[in-house]
Order: sequence, then C-alpha cells, then structure tokens
Amino acid sequence: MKIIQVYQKLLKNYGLQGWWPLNNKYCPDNHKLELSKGEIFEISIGAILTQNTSWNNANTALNNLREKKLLTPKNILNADNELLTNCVKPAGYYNQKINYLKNFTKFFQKLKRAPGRMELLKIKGIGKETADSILLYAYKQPNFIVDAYTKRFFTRLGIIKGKNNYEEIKKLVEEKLPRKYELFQEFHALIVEHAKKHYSRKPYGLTDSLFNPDFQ
DNA sequence: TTCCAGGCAATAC
DNA sequence: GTATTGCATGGA
Repeated sequence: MKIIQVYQKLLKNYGLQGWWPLNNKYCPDNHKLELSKGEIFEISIGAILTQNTSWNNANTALNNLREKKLLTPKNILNADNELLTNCVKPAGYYNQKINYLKNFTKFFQKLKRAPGRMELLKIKGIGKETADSILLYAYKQPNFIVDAYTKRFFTRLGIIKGKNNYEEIKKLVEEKLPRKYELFQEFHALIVEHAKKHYSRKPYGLTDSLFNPDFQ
C-alpha cells in the first residue's frame, strides 16, 4: 500500500484531528488560523511536556502552568523554582523538563522569525521529534514527525524494515507526499490516534482491523 | 502489580 | 555510529 493511501484510509476512518490542542481544545480549522505568539509558545511548551508521557499528564502540567500564569516566557523564567516544579510534576521527568522548558524559553525570547531545525536541535531538551513537532504545529513548516508509533505502524505495514533511522523515515514520507504542512499535521495526528488503539501493547498491531486484511 | 505514554541526553562500547 | 540507561507521574 502506498503511503498516500495509508493517509487516505486513516482520514476516512477517523476524520480530521485538528491538532495541536490549544487551551484544552482541538482546532479543526487550525490549518487556516494564524497562530498568536502566545499560542506558538503554548504548543512548543506542550511538545516538551509530552515527551515520553501521555498527553493527559502533559496537559495537566500545561493547565497548572496556565493557572499560575506561567505560560509566558517572562513568567516561566522568573518563576519560583518550587512552584514551577509543582506545576510540571504531573508530566513526569520534572527535574529535566523544567530545565528543558527554560532552555527553550530563553531561545524563544530572542527569536525574531521561525526557527530552523538545526537551531532547535542545539537546545538541550529538544530532540528530533520535539523539534519537528514545534516546526510542524507551531510554525506550520512541512516537516513530518517520526515517533515510536510511526515506526511500529510503518514496520507492521511493511513500509519500513528493520533498522531505519529517524531521518530516513522522515525523508521517505516527505518525498512521497505533497509537501504541505496541513497534510503532515493530519497524518501524524491520525497515526497517533490509530496507533493508540492498536500499537500500544506487544505484539504491536495484532488487533489492527483497519489495515490487516485478516480482519476484513 | 505491571506496563506504557505524542523522548532526551549521557555514557559505553 | 549504535546500544543502553536514568529520568517519573498517572492511567489502564
């Protein structure tokens, strides 16, 4: 099956996902909206908080920060450390994440334009997936995000085999699909939605009735 | 109780 | 360059 067909099948089955959730809401018309600087910051902070953590846990932390008025660059950097820690705690890895948040925020404060991927990757705490999440959802750059779900799902479909690294998988998708951010946003969100149901527990994909002909 | 979540950096080989 | 390990909360 071609990659574009995988996307079409997911879209037909689940519909538009409207990522990234902002202020506890998904935005189906996110594609058209011009994001404010505050919204760009919130998406970026959320991308860091959700590293290897469920969105539910990350979102609790995000709401804590919002409640304490810490969802602005200035206030995060001036925040009392104990307060910041308590806000971030539900997201897990809080000792690391409060520093990751500060590192990104210092970078963000000086930013006058959309960041480059390389610049983001230099920040301690921003790896490939987080950088691509920020670029794709906050800055609407056509970067495909590769995550653990994507690797499992594509492996199961036979799209990738064995030891593909992040950049190879990313390139594969970006070269085979129209380079539009709207498409990459929806595709990634759809993969996560589908994979949550069928690729969370080993053996991965055993219940994947949508893509396994044995179930049809 | 065990397993896993929208990873990353440091370290070891 | 690839493999392993520590980081941590909360839900299923």
